[in-house]
Amino acid sequence: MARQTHRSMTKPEAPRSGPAGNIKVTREDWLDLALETLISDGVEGVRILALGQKLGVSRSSFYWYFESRQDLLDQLLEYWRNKNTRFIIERAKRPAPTITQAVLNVFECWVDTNLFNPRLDFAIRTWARSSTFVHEIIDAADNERVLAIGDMFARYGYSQEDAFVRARVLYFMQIGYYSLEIIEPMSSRLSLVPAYLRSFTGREPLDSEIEAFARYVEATGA
Amino acid sequence: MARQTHRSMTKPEAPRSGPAGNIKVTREDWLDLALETLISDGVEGVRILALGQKLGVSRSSFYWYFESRQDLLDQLLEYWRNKNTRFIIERAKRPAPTITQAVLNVFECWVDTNLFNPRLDFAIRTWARSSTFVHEIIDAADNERVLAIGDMFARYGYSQEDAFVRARVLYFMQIGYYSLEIIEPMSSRLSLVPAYLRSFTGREPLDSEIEAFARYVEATGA
DNA sequence: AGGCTACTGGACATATATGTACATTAGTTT
DNA sequence: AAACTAATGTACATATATGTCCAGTAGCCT
Repeated sequence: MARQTHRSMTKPEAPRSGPAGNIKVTREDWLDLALETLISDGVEGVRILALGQKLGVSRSSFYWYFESRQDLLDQLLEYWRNKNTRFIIERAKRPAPTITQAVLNVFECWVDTNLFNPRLDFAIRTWARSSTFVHEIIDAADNERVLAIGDMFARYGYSQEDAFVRARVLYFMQIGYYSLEIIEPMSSRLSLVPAYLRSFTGREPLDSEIEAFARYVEATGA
Repeated sequence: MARQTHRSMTKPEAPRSGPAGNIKVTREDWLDLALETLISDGVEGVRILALGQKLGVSRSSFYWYFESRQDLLDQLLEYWRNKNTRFIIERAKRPAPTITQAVLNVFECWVDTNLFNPRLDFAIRTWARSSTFVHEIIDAADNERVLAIGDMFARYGYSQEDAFVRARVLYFMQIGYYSLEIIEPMSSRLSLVPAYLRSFTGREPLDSEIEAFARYVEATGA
């Protein structure tokens, strides 16, 4: 069925401007709410009826913009794919004078939800348990991330095996941290950073590195 | 409603013996299948109709043994509570001559599903996202586990802060590892053990310790 | 002004879920 | 053999889900 239309180029902020009339919600409204719901309730919570009620429109609107629920879910997966891995790789590749500084570069992803959205990641991960396709997708992303971090360690003189294991420990530990949904003020998290660095690298971080990281957190807003 | 009966003491292996007649499935059959389903599909998959169909009985049977779906879910949570934390604490408290050996004692939980069932843990963790009650329960368990492991590190001369952080790293890393559902033969996992120990403790493990651990894995199967 | 069209609402069909009411079955007991 | 009763099946009421069909509506365009 070729009923699915591609989003027309409406001006970003125009409330209801566009070629056609009688528009209440846009395709993006559906997508945004679906993403929110995926994050807060999991895939199982992404239900057309519930979304429609929240948007204040009937389900017909949905079936105008999307072919089916599966179509919507595909789009959500694609969104995650294009977003949640990129910055980790980028930060892991960034040159740094010390391994502790290099790890801190990756840490930026863990404290800045613009770079990495842990709740979205968890939602996809849970979803993956019921879909081998999704599982393969996220598996590939996990491998990319770990390999990038492993290369990073290897650049600072760790053996191949130690670099790989330390990458796993750093990355898996963070995934685990998020999966516990710990409620912890940023100040507490920050105070533990030197101990984390010691544990992850086996080296002592410089005070200046810690201070710079604290400034980064401050700047991006906790 | 006091319709809920407690399981009568039938002989463990007797196929269908007991006081009453016309029995097709027992309360335990419902519970076992519900647990399996919780583990493989998550709470959302624990549906009375589906369970009944799998057991080959109508839902009336369920409502004889349980008050409601919530009643069943409460029992599942209670099962987890009485099972999945105990051995971690016990292993973390076990005396050992070195910190590497002490960590290996905890590792036993990660390679022996009789001691710790990671898929059950993950299912409960996912469930916790939609229930503040469940979240509080698992939060308490996580704290218990981390504190026990932290005490373990502290016994080998790590500072309070380092001990706590290393406990977190060890425990969160493992939770993260399980949440990725990595498929890896035990031989590969075993070969990385020394590197994990170096990373977790900052010390070099003894060959004899590694060998003893390998023997443990061999003995328990997998 | 009137048509075009992009979108929406409401009715319908179907599937699956929980929970209740009550008759029925098959062993146990008397 | 008859009564008893724990466990089960069937039927009903209700809620929520997906997806289809088609009539209606509101703004743009000629």
